[in-house]
This record gives sequence, structure tokens and C-alpha cells, in this order.
Amino acid sequence: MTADKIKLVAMVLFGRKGYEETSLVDIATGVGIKKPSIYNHFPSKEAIFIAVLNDVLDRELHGLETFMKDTSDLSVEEKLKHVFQQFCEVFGTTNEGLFWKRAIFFPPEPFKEEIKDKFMNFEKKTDELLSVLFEEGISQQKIRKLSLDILLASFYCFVDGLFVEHHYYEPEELKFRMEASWEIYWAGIQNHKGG
Amino acid sequence: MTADKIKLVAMVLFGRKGYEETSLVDIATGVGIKKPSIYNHFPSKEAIFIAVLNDVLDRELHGLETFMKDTSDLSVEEKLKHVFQQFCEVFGTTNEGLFWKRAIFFPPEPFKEEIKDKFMNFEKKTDELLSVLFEEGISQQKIRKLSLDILLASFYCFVDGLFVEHHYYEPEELKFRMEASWEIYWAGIQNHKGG
DNA sequence: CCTACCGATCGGTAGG
DNA sequence: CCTACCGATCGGTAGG
Repeated sequence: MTADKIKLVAMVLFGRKGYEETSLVDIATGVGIKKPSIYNHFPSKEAIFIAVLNDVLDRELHGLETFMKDTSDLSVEEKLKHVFQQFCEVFGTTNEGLFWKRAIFFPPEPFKEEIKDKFMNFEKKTDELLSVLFEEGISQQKIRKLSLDILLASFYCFVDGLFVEHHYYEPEELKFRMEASWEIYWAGIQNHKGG
Repeated sequence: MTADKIKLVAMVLFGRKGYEETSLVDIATGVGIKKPSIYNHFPSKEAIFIAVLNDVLDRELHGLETFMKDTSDLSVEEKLKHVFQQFCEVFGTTNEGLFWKRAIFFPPEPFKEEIKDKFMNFEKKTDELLSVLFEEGISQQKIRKLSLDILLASFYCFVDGLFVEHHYYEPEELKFRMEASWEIYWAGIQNHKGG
């Protein structure tokens, strides 16, 4: 459908150039139609952005849920590293990630509140997923007895850092940085007496 | 001088709204003049951006150098935490930091290459500063015998993470996240047998 | 430092 | 889905 094509092209351009720098002519050209035809599918440019935002969020949440089911037979360390890698890869290498990143950290004025709300909601769900893993790790004495708040905050800090560095470094350099960061993070939360 | 006022207003607006979303009328209004008068001081909007960028970079490098001298009598752990905190605070709470952050992670098209070059150069200098600290820590057996590359990459990852979260959370929340991240980072690189 | 103006581009509309 | 058009705003210029 044309509406889907519009959303796809818009997502890529919003992510690469930003919302304001992307014109409806840009989007229409990418789709292969003329600008006014967009209005047969969306009432405004803002409506396109909101539609893309909701789509991306839905897919992200869905990906998170299916991920949980696929990793049930791994160790806590492996699971946690998996989450770490998945976060880094999704946000770092896909057009969806680029859109999401820009929306979160430099949201277009008209959507600031809405994006923040949706992001906080998303974070609540990832908090739950991660808390389960951390508690499992603590009860197995693989992870130090730190508060969940500290474990969560430091995990996000790492992810956000790589998140942002994806913008800057080449894939090989990033792979190295991810491994390096994971090593330090895991050493930092690990229970060295356990095992 | 008016040119300085223009640069100051431009820096604040470029940081908050972005380069393209800031119009010359916005800047002129902030300065208290009319738009065409700007051209008595700068030949173009791009020239204003470049001037601001160079100023910010100079100040950042200068701040780094004086910082090194002020902390010579602290322990390695204290010095490193100081650098960590200084990075977080400068980039998180000042208009200069906001400008710098946006310039690095979402550079305006016309300046992409230039910004990347300048940033890589800046990073080389911080690499040198940090390498000295890490080597000192390793030789004192306070820090594990990790490669400098790993220590640097993970340190930047943490800083970049907080860097970006500054955008999102309230100061108290951030203070907590900074402490939490530092705790895990330090635990991750520390030589637990040493001391 | 100003008023008055330029060509280009923006999001959006009319009308078919 | 299109052509043709709108008012507003953009960076920049002429001329004083």
C-alpha cells in the first residue's frame, strides 16, 4: 500500500536528516508520487511522523517480547549479553534505530511531550525484563547484591553510550567498543566469589 | 562586541533547536538587532556556526588542560572520577555542552566532515590525558592489567551514555545515574587484589 | 545599523 | 493520483 511506502520512506529520511529537514517533496519523490498525493493518505506531515513513531514503537516492543521467549535456556550472563547486543545492533545498524535515536534525544518541538511519554513507557517495559534477569543473577550468586536501580541505571548508561557511538565509528571499531564495554560492565556487576 | 553577542545567542539556539531550525531572525532578535545587521559581522549563517564551533572547541580544550594541573595531588581513582564528573557536568548542564552534543551526534549536513575531524582531534587529546591516568593506575596496581584500548573505549561508552541521558532526566535522577554508572565502571576496571 | 526587497522553498489547498 | 496555486518563511542583497 502507498501509505506503508510513505511511512517507510519517511522513517528513513526522518532518521537520517531529521523531521524538519525532510520535506514532503523528499518523501513523495522517494515514494514515486507527487507531493499533494501524500494528502490522500495522511492529513499532515505531523500525522506521518506520529504514524511512523507508533509503528516503530510497536515493532520494538514486539521484538522485545519475542526475544524473551527465545533465550529462556541460556545462562544469566549469556541472556544479559544478548540483550546488550540486541539493543546495540537494533539501534546502531537499522534505519528504525536511527529514527528512534533521533526522536528520543533530539525530538522535534511539536512532539517533545508525546515522545517522552512513549519512551518512558518503553523504558518501564525494558526495566521489567531486565529486573527479572538481574534478580535471577543475584539469586544464583552470579551478580553482586546491588540495588536494581543501580544495575538498571548503569546498564542503560552503557547501552546509551554505544547507541550514540554507532553514529560515529565504523562497524569494526564499534564491535570492539561493544566487547570492551561489555567486559567492563560484566566485571563491574559480577559476583567474583560466586560460581 | 556585537559579534560576540551573536556567537553567544547562536550557540544557545543552535544547541537547543538545531542549526537548520534556528533562523537568522531568531538570532538577530536575541541580540537585539535586525537580521541584515548580522551581515556586518558574519558573511553567512554557515560562518556563524563555524565560528561558534571553533570557540567551543578552544574553550573545551583549554578547560581540559587547566583541569589536569588542578588535580595532580589526587589519587588515580579520584582523578578518574573527577574527569568523569567534569565530562558529565560540562556536557550535561551547560549551553556549550548542548551545542557540542548536537554538533557531534547530529551534525548539520554542510559541516559533517569538519565536525568529525575536529571531534576526532579532540578525542586524541582526551585519549592522551586518560592514558596517563590509566597507566598510573595500572602501575600502582589499582587498575587491572587491561589494554588501554579497552579502558578508553569503555570509559567513553559510560561518558557518552550519561552525555545523552542528560537530555532526558532531571538533575537528581542524573546524579543518581552518574554515581551508579561510576560505581560499576570502577568496580569493572579495579584490581580487586591490589591496594 | 536600518528598510525594503529578491528568489527559493516550505506545508498545505483547490479542483479535477 | 495530478497540475496549479496559496501565504509564510528562509538566507541573503541593495542601498543608504
